[in-house]
Amino acid sequence: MSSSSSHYGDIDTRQRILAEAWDLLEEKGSEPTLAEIAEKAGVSRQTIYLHFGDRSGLFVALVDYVDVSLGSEKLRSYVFGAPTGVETLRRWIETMSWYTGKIDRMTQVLEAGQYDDKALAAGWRNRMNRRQALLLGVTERIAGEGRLANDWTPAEAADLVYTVTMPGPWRELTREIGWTEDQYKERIWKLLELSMLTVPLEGHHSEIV
Amino acid sequence: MSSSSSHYGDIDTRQRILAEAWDLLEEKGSEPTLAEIAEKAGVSRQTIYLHFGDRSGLFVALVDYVDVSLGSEKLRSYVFGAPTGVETLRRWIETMSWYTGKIDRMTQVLEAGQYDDKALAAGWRNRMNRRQALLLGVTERIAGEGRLANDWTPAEAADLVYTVTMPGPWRELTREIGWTEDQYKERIWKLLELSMLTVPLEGHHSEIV
DNA sequence: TCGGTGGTTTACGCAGTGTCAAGTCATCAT
DNA sequence: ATGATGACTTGACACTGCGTAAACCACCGA
Repeated sequence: MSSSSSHYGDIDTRQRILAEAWDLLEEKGSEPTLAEIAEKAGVSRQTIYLHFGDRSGLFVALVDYVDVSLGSEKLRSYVFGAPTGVETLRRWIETMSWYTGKIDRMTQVLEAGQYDDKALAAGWRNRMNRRQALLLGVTERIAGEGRLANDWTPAEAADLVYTVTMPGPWRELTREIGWTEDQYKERIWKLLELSMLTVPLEGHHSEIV
Repeated sequence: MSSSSSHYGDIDTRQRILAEAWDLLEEKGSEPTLAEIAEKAGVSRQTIYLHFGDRSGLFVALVDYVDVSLGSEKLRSYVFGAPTGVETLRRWIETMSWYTGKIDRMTQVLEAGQYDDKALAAGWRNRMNRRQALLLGVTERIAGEGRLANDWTPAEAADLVYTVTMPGPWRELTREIGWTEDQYKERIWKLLELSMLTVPLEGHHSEIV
């Protein structure tokens, strides 16, 4: 494919388009057009169609690109390498707070487009479904460790954690209401802790403190 | 083109446009164009510009129109006429669950448009700010009645209630994840109750249900 | 030398918003 | 009756942005 010395770009054109699209999305207040992206990437508008089919295709590809370039794999192993389910949950919130902030602009575009764009909706949904499945694993683990309040099934708990830590609420609380990221982490954690977790039992079968 | 008595519409044209826009929004899966709305209202496209200035103007007006026609005043007095702050909160969740469902389609359009439409964003934000202020009153009342867990300030609690009962989470939980409206009401209530409320103390003046 | 790969340019079609100018037609005051 | 006004219409046009098509070009490997 690309490697080093093709006549034009030194790096892969596809990558460059993605990188510039991402850049533009972060910098601009509004949704960039294909023409803008093309120009910034030093490429014709048609080249984008060549690589991604259409507008949705570009943005769907962008999601994966960004995940990779932000090192989501590493984050993932940090979160799921936690010693306990409860700690996993805490790290989840901590990590999501940071990550959601990083990709918030892009998220907004993706969310906005879903309404009339089938392909975009499918791509986004797919991503969110994986996230949900991951969380179910976490709450099941918490339940297995006897730390899930018996007001909740693991599935219910996972759904709520998932929903509360979604981009929408994050954006509202930090961007609009003005919470700092630290406050967000702390308070969301508190919300979930107070409502879903039991106090850890010290010895064997001690009563509630 | 239309009826009989007055030269053109029998009911106020502006109202008719709003009514049909609302109808179309509910029926259609995607965002209706001005041409569609105009046609359905039996009016030329230009008339819309005459009444609302532009597209955003129409949708901003639509929000108020819908509030009125769904009787939001009555709902409001039901919610805020509750005997206690805690009961107010319960009714808030109950009512929002119903109301959010009614206007969900419209909400989606409004939310999607915010990204690149200043006027639309301002209109929506204004609405949500009022809601937030209302909720602060509720949590302050709850605090005044000694029922707010001392993990939270009234402001923090209000922010969280507001965020959790927003259209986004509602849509995700009911439309995507598949909770029924009853489950939504019940579980969101439980989430907030467990994390924010203290058990009522019998000793003092008991004003419980 | 040839063909494929990965781009390029130029051009067009289409939908939808927003604007403008001119025209129709009831109603109301004079 | 006249003429002004307000509400709405028709028709045309500019502009943006997406998507498609066709022809061309430089480089590389066989």
